[in-house]
Amino acid sequence: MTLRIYDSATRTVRDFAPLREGEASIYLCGLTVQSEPHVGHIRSGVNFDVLQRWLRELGYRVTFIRNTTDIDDKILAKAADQGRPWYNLAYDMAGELARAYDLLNVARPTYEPNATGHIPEMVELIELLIDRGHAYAAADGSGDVYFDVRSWPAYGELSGQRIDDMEAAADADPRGKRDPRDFALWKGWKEATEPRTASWPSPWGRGRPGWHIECSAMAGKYLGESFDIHGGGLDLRFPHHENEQAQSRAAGHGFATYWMHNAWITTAGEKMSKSLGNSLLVPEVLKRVRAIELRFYMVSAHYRSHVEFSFEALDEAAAGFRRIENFLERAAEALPESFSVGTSSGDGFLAAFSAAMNDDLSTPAAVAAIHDAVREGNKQLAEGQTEELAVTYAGVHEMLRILGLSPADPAFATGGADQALSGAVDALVGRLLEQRAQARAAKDFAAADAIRDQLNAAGIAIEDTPSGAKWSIDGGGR
RNA sequence: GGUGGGUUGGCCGAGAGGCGAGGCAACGGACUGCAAAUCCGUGUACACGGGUUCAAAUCCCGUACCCACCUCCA
Repeated sequence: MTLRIYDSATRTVRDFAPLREGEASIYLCGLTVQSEPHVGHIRSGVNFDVLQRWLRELGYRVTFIRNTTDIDDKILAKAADQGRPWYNLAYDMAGELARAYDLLNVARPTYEPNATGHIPEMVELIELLIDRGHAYAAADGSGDVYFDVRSWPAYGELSGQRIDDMEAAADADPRGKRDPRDFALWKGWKEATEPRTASWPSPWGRGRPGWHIECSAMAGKYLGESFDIHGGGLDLRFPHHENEQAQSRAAGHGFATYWMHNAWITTAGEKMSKSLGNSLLVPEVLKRVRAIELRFYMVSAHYRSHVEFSFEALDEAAAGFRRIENFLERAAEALPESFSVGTSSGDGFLAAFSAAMNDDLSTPAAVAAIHDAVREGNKQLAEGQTEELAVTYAGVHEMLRILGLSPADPAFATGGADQALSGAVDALVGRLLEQRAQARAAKDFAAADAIRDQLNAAGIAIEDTPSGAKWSIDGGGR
């Protein structure tokens, strides 16, 4: 069975056929590091992390490049407002982003290039475009260089638009443009308003790169003139990706074979956006649920579906995930110690899981396969079918691992402080449970239930199992 | 004006011509001293109006509402 992915350039589902046998190259547009990342930003990271993991699982050698845009108008404006250097703001926000990715178990890409680290590559590409007659230096002496949209007949092919149908941007400054749709490859330094540190030497004078050129230059550098998959958020389709493709192809490159775009997480029906003030920052959300639960929530929806964010839905997802975790814990206790994970070949659930993943990363169906396996495993657990349980347990483990949702993953490990705390609580709760056990043995159920109620009130759930009472922090109360 | 997407049961969320994905919640049953956890069972949902078809949530036409993009937002 081959992987099929939805290619948003052709708007069809296509078999994935890499340019180089056994290899897969991916370029993902990362973020402009101008402020703290919200859950929408992270969704993109998680979605493409799942893609990357699945490709590796299929045996591809994956080269995954995710860039960081660390210079642009907004960064300059915000840094100026905050009275600090733009590079300090970008650096700080890049750090916040990296932390958020780490918390959500988004694997590090092969490389994460910064725009400002690739000025020479961009200048080179711009010169090539000028040579080939697809770009020009503005005649107004601004030092700007523009891409000549009219010189590239295929312009608009990615987003399915025709130049003449496009709404002329009302607020666009025509500056030295030949056509209002021409976009900046290079922006001349505005000495009066912009810091010198945000400018670099070029054949057209000091300046800084336009937004789109960085991706063309960096994708070319790290993945070659042609590569397999280019990804990003839906809003990047136009203009960003359209322009990237126009530039790269006008320069004679093949560029991306497949385009993948993830949909939004919305709040109150609207796109999450910093300017709307409806952003949910990752640390805020993580006060409510654990990182692994947030990742599960994101993976439970298909990457091309809009997700209407709500804490209610998030809590539900977390409850669903706890059921899976609960199974893993109980199964691990029931299985012999000699048992080791990795004997799950032939498991029917894995086949369903794989089929789902191959179908344009249909993670909702993949998650359903996990739930099915958990139900089966719980049954095996109840009936003491240890051998079957071992296979199911390994299968569930495997599926979670592939989705980056393994509770055993170091990214989700609780810190030393948590463990110490948990040890302390265990000692205290253990004494109460002992008293309860004595009361139950003496058939003093009123006293036993009083202890349980007391613990429940403190947010600790009690479960009686054949091997004695167990306690856990009751997440439902959060 | 142009382009694309959406509207599914109490809630979340898949599916894309024919056996009711899955989860959460609820209710009933088993288990339990009672619970919890777990298992079993219970739902006849696809915005609206037409049409095609033996068969439509799925295809076609129309309507309504929502969302996104149209030059620097994942």
